[in-house]
Amino acid sequence: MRQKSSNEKLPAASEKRAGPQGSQTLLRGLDMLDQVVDGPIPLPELSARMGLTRSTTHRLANALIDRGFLVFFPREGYQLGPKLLQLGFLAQSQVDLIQTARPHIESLAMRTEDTVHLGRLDDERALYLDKIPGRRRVEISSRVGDRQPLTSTGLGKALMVDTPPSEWRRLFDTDHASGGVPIDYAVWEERMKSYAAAGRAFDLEENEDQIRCVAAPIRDASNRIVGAISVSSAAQYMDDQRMDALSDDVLATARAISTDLGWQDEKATRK
Amino acid sequence: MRQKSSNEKLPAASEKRAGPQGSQTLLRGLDMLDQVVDGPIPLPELSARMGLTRSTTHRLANALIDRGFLVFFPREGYQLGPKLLQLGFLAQSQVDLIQTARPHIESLAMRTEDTVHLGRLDDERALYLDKIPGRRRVEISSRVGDRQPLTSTGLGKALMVDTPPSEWRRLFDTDHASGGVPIDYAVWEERMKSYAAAGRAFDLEENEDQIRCVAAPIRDASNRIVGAISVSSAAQYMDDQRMDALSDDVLATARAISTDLGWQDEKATRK
DNA sequence: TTTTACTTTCTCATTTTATGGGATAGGATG
DNA sequence: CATCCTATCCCATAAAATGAGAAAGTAAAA
Repeated sequence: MRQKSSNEKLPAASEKRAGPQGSQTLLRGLDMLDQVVDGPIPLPELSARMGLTRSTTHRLANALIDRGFLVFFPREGYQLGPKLLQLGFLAQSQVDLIQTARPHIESLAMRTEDTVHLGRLDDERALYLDKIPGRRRVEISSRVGDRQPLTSTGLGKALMVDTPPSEWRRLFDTDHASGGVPIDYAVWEERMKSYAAAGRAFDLEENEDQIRCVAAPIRDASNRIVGAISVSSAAQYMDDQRMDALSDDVLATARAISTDLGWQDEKATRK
Repeated sequence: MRQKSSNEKLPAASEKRAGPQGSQTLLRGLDMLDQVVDGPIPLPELSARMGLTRSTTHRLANALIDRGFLVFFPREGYQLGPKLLQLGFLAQSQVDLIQTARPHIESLAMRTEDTVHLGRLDDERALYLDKIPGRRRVEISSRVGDRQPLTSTGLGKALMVDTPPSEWRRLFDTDHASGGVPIDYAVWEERMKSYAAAGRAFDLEENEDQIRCVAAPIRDASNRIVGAISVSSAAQYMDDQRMDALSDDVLATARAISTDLGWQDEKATRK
């Protein structure tokens, strides 16, 4: 059916992923919402983008309007409706970072065989929310519920990658006020710059001797950092080369969790 | 079709608003989202609530899952999915207070024959965003773009009904620092208390001589005040009795705008 | 004003698509 | 190992969705 069905003259854009069958109408309606994400769009263009007739487009759009998923401004077009604001807000309260992240960090721990942590910012510290022990017999002293310094843990630095550099010095000084291993700020700053640029952070035995880790931030729909994950292991298993290799996996996992939280890649936003 | 189609034996709960026809599948799918707003719900209960067979419920739910509108946890049930977080966030950026409020305040102005204003908080002042002149020949000096004091305008006080009383004094003093009509704080505070309790505010010729108004706040999906509307008129048309009567209409209009912004009445939330 | 060029809405015969009964698979729990 | 409940799959039936085209609105042009 679709358009002409005969010779598929449409370029490409019209062919969406098919998905399960037996719910064409529902799927078409849901996909219609995606076509409306950037600004008001009039019916003729909407039906063109959907690859449907005006009739069908109009009928589906009306159903969406009836339930508040779309609104229509005459001579302007369709826009996202108030129901989405409602449901978006409710979904927020249902989504739990720990629960959402679980399957992802479990599989990450499985792949890497190392200990994986999940944490978030709490009062300028990194709060550990969840922990999957690795297969290797490595002692990682952190426990769920602990609050560790931001500037000397991988998790903490990952949570900081969006923090403006003007704040760095203050946070660094706060963390190092109570003694601890003395580190030169200039060195730390240089490393932090590269972490911020790469969107992920390392920890090189700064917080705990012989323990290194790779960490990456988790973001929500508004692109704000709401947590971070890290893979930790003994330095003997974590040479520079492996840390580089791990970066991709950790970043990808963090992105997958972010996506489950409503985040979307900017590059993917505009088709 | 539906159930038995024969004699409508079902009690009531299963019969939803029908809406436009020709999109049953889409409407059922959309309505399914409403059944999932409070916590995980397993398939049998979901199908019961929807008044559908397990087969149909399962198929629709799967389509919603495929597009990310739902997520499923085995042995737990269905929950709202990440797509709703995405779309909710995008909808937020599309929804414009002025445009959304327009039809409502136009109709309010029509009914009351008085001047209606729309405004929001801006730097501890009431910023006037829109204005529908009334039919009566009354001069209202305010103009769109003006920023008026919070504590001496109806609009401003409506924006304040959620502000903790501990802040009141400071705001009051700020507004009255630069001279103006001298008002006793004790009197003002007493009135403000009643406004906060009623969820709407009056202005009794405080800001402008001979001008009285009734105002109410507008809220978004998170129940935060994002704006306010007011009906203003000359004191001769605005005796105490009429202000009382207007309160209902102004409140209802403010609620209608709020609803268009994703707000939902707490009382209506739990069915 | 009337005309023109739209965009939006509605109608209805055709047929594709959704439906739900029931059978199957999967997992807990006792 | 038997039981019980949940989730998934299959398929003939029939109802619901489809789209061509006509009609009704609207805004700008003549």
